[in-house]
Amino acid sequence: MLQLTKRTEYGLIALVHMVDRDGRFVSVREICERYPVPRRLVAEVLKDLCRTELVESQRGAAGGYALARSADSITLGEVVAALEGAPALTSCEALAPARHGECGVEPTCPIRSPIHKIRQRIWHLMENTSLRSLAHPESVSLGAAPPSTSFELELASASLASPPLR
Amino acid sequence: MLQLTKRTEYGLIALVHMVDRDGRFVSVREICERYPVPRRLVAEVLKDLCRTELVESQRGAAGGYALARSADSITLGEVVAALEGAPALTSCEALAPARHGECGVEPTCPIRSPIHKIRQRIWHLMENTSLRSLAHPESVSLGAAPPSTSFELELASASLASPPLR
DNA sequence: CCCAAATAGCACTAATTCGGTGCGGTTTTC
DNA sequence: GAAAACCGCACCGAATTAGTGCTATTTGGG
Repeated sequence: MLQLTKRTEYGLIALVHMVDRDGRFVSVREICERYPVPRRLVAEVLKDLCRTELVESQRGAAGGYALARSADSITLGEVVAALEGAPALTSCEALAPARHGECGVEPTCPIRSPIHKIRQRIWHLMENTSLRSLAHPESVSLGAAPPSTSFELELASASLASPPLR
Repeated sequence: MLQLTKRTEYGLIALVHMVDRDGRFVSVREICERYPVPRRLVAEVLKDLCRTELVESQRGAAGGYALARSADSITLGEVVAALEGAPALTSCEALAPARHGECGVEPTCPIRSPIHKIRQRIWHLMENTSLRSLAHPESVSLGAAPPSTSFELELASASLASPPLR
């Protein structure tokens, strides 16, 4: 349904919370005392993030989780991929690698290639969104251009790619 | 799961097929003879697209469906909105208008605003993708800049918005 | 004039996914 | 050695999605 799952939502809440705890280990209990989120589910999500090595864990009484890398280098794309798999915008895309490279609608499937482009653009967007920018949007350095130009650039490129005339 | 539904996939197949049938009415049978898609489901989807006035229908023996507007003015965003509702990237967003404007995780919810931005960017992308560009990507006029610069512009803007340092 | 072909509408079932939990085990600190 | 925390896996109920049944209505052609 083109919507992020609760798992991803809880994962992002936890991760963003960790951004401000640089290095220190944060327990699931601490997160759940701060936000009204189901404890067990958040724990399950953090375990997944640990398996994909986005966070590190420390067991024992004073244990918890901490970011495995800097908040600048962790991307939204990585989090989503870890918690709900790489986004395949259609089943077409999802089945392609699993099968023989065909999707059943091939060879006459007229939307495979275009949808693929959309998928890649969304993916690019998420890969270029850092965890830090989610936690503190205003604190992110913006490289060569001032913030105000960013949005216009984005719109410009989108229009260039496929301008609706309406 | 950040994935378009089958309904949307079938809808796009049908719509793209209609792009090449400018004005003429296309029956569900014709679409299903061309692509291996479930007839009844495609019919159901086209009925929805007719209700949202993206296509026009003609009943009777020589009836079928045709685009209600030009392929340039119909956007991917409209199709998705018609077939699976406006995309809310988190339940947070989805519940906000339904409830009291709060999402339960408020007021300490740390991801509401950032996720909102992501949602809007994806939405922008889809609103700026025309049906014609899906059907014939190469035939779309690209405005002021040559095609080759489009992709770089897109990447540049994404990086500007939130550059991961990895 | 009547039949075939097509859309219109609505309800319904089966399968998949998602949100959430149970339970026992291991590690660490105090 | 007890409490607190993570580890792993399986399981259930609810919601969403994919797909179908059935009947009515409209239109064109023999």
